[in-house]
Amino acid sequence: MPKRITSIEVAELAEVSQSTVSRVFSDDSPNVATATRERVLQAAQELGYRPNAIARMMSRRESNIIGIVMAHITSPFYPYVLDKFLQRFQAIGKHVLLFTAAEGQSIDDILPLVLQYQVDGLIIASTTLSSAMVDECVRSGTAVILFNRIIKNSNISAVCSDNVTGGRNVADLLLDTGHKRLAYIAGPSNTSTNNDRERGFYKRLTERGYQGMQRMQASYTYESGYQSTLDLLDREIQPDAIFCANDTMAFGAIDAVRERGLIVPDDVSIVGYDNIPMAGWQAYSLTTVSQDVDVMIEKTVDLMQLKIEHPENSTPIIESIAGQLVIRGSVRGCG
Amino acid sequence: MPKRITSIEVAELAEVSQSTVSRVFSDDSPNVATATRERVLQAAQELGYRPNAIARMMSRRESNIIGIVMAHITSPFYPYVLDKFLQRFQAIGKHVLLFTAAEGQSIDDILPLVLQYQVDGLIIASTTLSSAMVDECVRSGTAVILFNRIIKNSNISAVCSDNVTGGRNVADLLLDTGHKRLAYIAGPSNTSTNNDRERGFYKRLTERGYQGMQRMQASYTYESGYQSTLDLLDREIQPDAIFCANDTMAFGAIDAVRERGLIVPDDVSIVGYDNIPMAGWQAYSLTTVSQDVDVMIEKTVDLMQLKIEHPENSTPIIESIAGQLVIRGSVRGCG
DNA sequence: TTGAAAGCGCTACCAA
DNA sequence: TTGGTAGCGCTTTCAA
Repeated sequence: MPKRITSIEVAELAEVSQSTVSRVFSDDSPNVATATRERVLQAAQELGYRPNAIARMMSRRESNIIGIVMAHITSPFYPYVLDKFLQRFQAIGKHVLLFTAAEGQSIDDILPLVLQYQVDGLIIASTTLSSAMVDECVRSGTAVILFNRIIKNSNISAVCSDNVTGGRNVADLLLDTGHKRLAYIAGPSNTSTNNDRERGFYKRLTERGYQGMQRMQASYTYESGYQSTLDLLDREIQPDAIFCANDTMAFGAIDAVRERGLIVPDDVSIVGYDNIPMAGWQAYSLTTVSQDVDVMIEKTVDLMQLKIEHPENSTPIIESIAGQLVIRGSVRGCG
Repeated sequence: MPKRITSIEVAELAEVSQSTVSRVFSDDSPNVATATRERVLQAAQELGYRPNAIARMMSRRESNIIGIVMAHITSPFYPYVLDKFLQRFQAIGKHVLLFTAAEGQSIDDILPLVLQYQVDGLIIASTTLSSAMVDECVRSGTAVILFNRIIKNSNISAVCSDNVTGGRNVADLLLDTGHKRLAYIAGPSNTSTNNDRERGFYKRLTERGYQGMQRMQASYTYESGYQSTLDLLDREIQPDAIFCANDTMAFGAIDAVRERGLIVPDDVSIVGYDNIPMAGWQAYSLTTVSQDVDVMIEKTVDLMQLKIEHPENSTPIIESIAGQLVIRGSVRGCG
């Protein structure tokens, strides 16, 4: 077991005090003579010394660690989000402790663990948490930001895309291009993303006097989109346009339409949501709504830094980032 | 700034010593009377106390943290891997500090950071590291395991899929089904995954007397697969079967074939590698080689635990997990 | 510019 | 079964 080198050993070798070694490895160490510093670095190099980050956290009482709790890592949207977060945080010298909420596991169970690590901040993506837990976090003084979820009437900050407006825009697009028999394939009804998209879509349809939207309950997966679409196509009133609550379901929808020998978009138009990279692929060429993920992430990181630096400022901030329609080939009559 | 509660405060409220509080919150604490324990838990609850994981690491001199360094998080294969790792490690009470190697950033730059956290173990996925860094890790006593990469002649353990055999099997499949004009679309030539797949494929072709394999250099992305295929189709000798080094490129290949008005598999057969979930989607129905990821992850976690518990045992172990051909609809003449 | 010394919050050993 | 106490490796005053 190769004993780990400590600053004391470096100090001995360099013939300085341990404090001096510490200073040399502190981010800003103006108070060290160049010659001394050289000697210390030299000794450290020789011994293969690395400062112990744990001990540093201990005395500074700040961890430089951001906890991220993410529920659907494998869904196509989140790896990108995660990657971006990692890059941004690494760039500002923060590190990321990542937790996943496994299927059927409540986030409330894992949050206490995260909190034990004294994380400076906590990002919760794609899940909500109970209000009891919110209180816990607030009490522990941890900066918490929800990503792509909102908890209404709580004092917790959040960054999400403006899903209501996104849904409204899809309604306008489909009506403007002359579609008559609209359907909506919903994601899980306990996700605010789905609910907002649906509400915006439905509300706008109603405002414009459209009646009779069909609806299928699905679950954000390819298979559920596929199956729901088959069901819709078998109905008495066969839709001529289907808005899917996310892209993955929309791919399933497109494949289902083709399976029935129909053409997208001539027979049925399909719209997705998220604009994941695959949406641009030849085989699908999916018209969808892009969430401006880069901006969302930027805002989240900014908010986080703000919260960490000014924990006293507790008024929640909700950033709502508008999405953009991305017109490709899966809706007839546009462009 | 809500001051964080420490065990001392709990001790005071419960009128016991701080040691006792510590015992109550230690994983195994047989030496506490039930009544006392109750009183402590009661007090802790009241104050909202959580043990400080950082301080615990400090005194136990073990972090319970596993570092994972991952390069291509957004490529379709890795989110699944990551998710699995998280679940497995969370299940055994370990936590995961995640690092990404951003484009153009050497892993050698970030490894020192990881090491500072005194991680118990380190998993390096989809990148290699310089031998200097390997030495560093070994010296620091950190258990390191490479996932899906190998460093030859180093004493570093690794788990990877048996890409050579996978490539051989594809060669057999394509020859057995009567294909005559074979092509290979390669991933980056500095990845052992690509090199092994290619070597196995090429070697087996040669063994069976086939000559004249065409080859394109690509980069594991959809676009590169797409473009390479277009190029191949424009050549004098148009391939009737293309083996792509990963699934994502294979999707690009299929789309490119269709773009040219040709049929998969009647005109051109396509084979991928990885068997990511999309490969099963209707639109592609890709014949590919599945890496048995679940087994690979299981092995990695096991190896990690072994290394952590027996750091003295330094002989490297290389686990090579055989992949399976998954026959779907993108190769003609089978099934 | 440097060194001595007091913690940070916990664990673990020893004594009671 | 409990309490006292000595660290873990660092940062950070305070003095020199």
